[in-house]
Amino acid sequence: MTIQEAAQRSGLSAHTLRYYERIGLIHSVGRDHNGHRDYAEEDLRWLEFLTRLRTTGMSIADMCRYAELRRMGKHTAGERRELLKLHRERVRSKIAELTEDLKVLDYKINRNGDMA
Amino acid sequence: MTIQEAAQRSGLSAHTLRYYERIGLIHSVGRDHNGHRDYAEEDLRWLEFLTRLRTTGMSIADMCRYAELRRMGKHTAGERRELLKLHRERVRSKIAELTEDLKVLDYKINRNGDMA
DNA sequence: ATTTGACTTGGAGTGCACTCGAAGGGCGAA
DNA sequence: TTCGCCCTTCGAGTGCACTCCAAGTCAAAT
Repeated sequence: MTIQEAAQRSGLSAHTLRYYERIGLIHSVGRDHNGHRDYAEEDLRWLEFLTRLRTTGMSIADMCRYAELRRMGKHTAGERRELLKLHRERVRSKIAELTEDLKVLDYKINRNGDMA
Repeated sequence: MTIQEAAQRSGLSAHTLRYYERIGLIHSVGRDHNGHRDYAEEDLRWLEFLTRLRTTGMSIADMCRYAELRRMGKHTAGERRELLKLHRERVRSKIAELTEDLKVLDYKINRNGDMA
C-alpha cells in the first residue's frame, strides 16, 4: 500500500509517516521496484498502536524507546510490558484528573452568578 | 504576595506568571511601592482556574479569549458559559477516548505472547 | 516527447508554550 | 558602601512534534 493509502488509513499525514520512519519509530517499511514505500497490514497495526500511545500522551522519545525494544526481539517483552504498565498508570491518573476537572467545569457552568 | 509566593502556591513558575500577564491571561496584578508584583487571593483563584483549563487541554489562545470576555464584564457571562460548555464536551470526549485506550493497554499488558 | 503527478531524500521552517538571559533598579545586612 | 538577592522589562532561545520545501526520480498519460 502506498504512503497516501497508509496515511489515509492511519489518520497520520504522509509527512508524519516519513518522520516516524526517520526517527526510528517505524522500522523497515518495504520499498517497491522504484523505491517507493509499500506499507503492509502489519505496519498499519503498529501505526495504530503508536497512535494510541500518542493520544494517551506518551512522548515520541518514549515511543522510540519502546520501538527499539520491540526491534530487539521477544526477550524484551517483559521490559516492554513494564513500560506499558507505567504508562497505564499515567493514563489512569490523567483520567482521574480530567474527571475531577470536569466536576469543577460543571460547577462553573451550572452556577449562574458571575463566573470567575 | 510576591511573585515567588504566587508561583509556589499556583504551581506555575515566576517566568510563566510574567508570561501569562504579558499575553493578557492575567489582568492588572497590583504592584507594590517599588513596582514589584503583589498578587491578591483573587489572582490565585483565577490562576487555579486557568491551570484547570490548561490541564484539560485548552489552548492558550482560547484561554486568552475567555480572559478577554471576563474583563469585559458580566454581560459576557452567557458567552463564557457557552465556551465552557464547548470545552466540557471536549473534556468528556477526551475522557472517553482515554478510557477506550486504557482497555487496549490492559489487553496488551495481560496478553502474554509477543507484544506488537 | 513532454507533461503530470506521486514519490524519494535531506534539511529547513513552523507553532505552541514556555523558559531564559541581559541589563538594570531597590533594599536590607555586614 | 558594597554585597547579595529579588525584582523589573524586553527580547531571544528552547524543546517538542510535526510540517514543509527543494531538487530529483520514475512511470503513466497525452
